[in-house]
Amino acid sequence: MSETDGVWQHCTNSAIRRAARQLGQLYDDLVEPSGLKGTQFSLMSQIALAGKDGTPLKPLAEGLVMDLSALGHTLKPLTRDGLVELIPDARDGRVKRARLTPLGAQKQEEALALWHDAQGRFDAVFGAERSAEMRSLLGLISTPDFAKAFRAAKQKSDD
Amino acid sequence: MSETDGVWQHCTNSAIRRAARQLGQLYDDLVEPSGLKGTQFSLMSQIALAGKDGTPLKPLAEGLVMDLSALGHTLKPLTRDGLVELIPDARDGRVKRARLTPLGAQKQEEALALWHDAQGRFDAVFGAERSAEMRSLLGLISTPDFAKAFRAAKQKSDD
DNA sequence: CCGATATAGTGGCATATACCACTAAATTCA
DNA sequence: TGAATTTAGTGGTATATGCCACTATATCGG
Repeated sequence: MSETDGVWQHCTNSAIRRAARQLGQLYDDLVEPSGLKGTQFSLMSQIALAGKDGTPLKPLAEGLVMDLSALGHTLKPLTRDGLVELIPDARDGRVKRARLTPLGAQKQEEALALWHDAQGRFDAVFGAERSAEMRSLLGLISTPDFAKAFRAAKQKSDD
Repeated sequence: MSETDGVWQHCTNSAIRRAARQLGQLYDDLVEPSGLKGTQFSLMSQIALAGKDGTPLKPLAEGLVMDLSALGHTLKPLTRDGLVELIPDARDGRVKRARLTPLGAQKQEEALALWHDAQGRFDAVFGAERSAEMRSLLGLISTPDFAKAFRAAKQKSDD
């Protein structure tokens, strides 16, 4: 077996994690001057979409395909640094809404320019067409329907 | 903006992380009866490829596109549980070689059957063709050449 | 051979992310 | 209405993963 063989050639799960590490590295390096990690920038950008009313954590976590408690933990450094704030919901006492602080909004915009560079490079190297196709496929994998189908599936037994 | 909008539709980095979380969940659920996480199984499988001489950590980390220290940390629970052992290299006093213990090899084989189910389901739901294509693209993203090209690239400036 | 440099790993610290147990608040239903 | 159940978040613990500083060993230049 050649030195370049690896389990990632057969396992989609390890392949995707490996690529995520690489891409995380590449994006982080470019976004770093803003002081944000790529993950933090993504999270803040998603929160920014909710505007000044913010968004409850539960649907935010669902959209991100992330465990609710994991989201809570990830939010910690951001609230600590005053970039995100959690405000109580007026209707439902259980709910907290995440929104960017003015400082957070400013940071996010700053990082946005850096991110744009990264995404531009990715498209340039990978091909904008394939890039969009890739995101589409990754989006498909991330749907609840895909998870449902996966869990319901039986392994192939025909051959 | 619709509730289903997200940054992952525009950002390949967040899209890949999101999909990795989903897939990690799905694979983990199936591999869990072996007592291994998907990441641990992947790592052990890669180590298994090296046979009884084991493999030095540095090239292992490089193959996995992982930081050397991160690999060291990830190995901790596995060595603690007696699944992997680090043996000194005969030629180079700095080098340690990772290899599976007999127990580790047994666990890995046990998990292999479970993993096979998971991979089979993925192929069934996603399509074996697209699955292979996806792994190929993910593999491309994970190459040193891709990283080099990315870092060397300039953002598009045409518009 | 010796000192300068490069290489492999380790350990500390920080973030990312999951599971579980627990609290509080809302909803259901008898 | 009041008890049972469901739902949203929190905090603890564990693994995953990166950066930095440090140690030990190897290699290189003179």
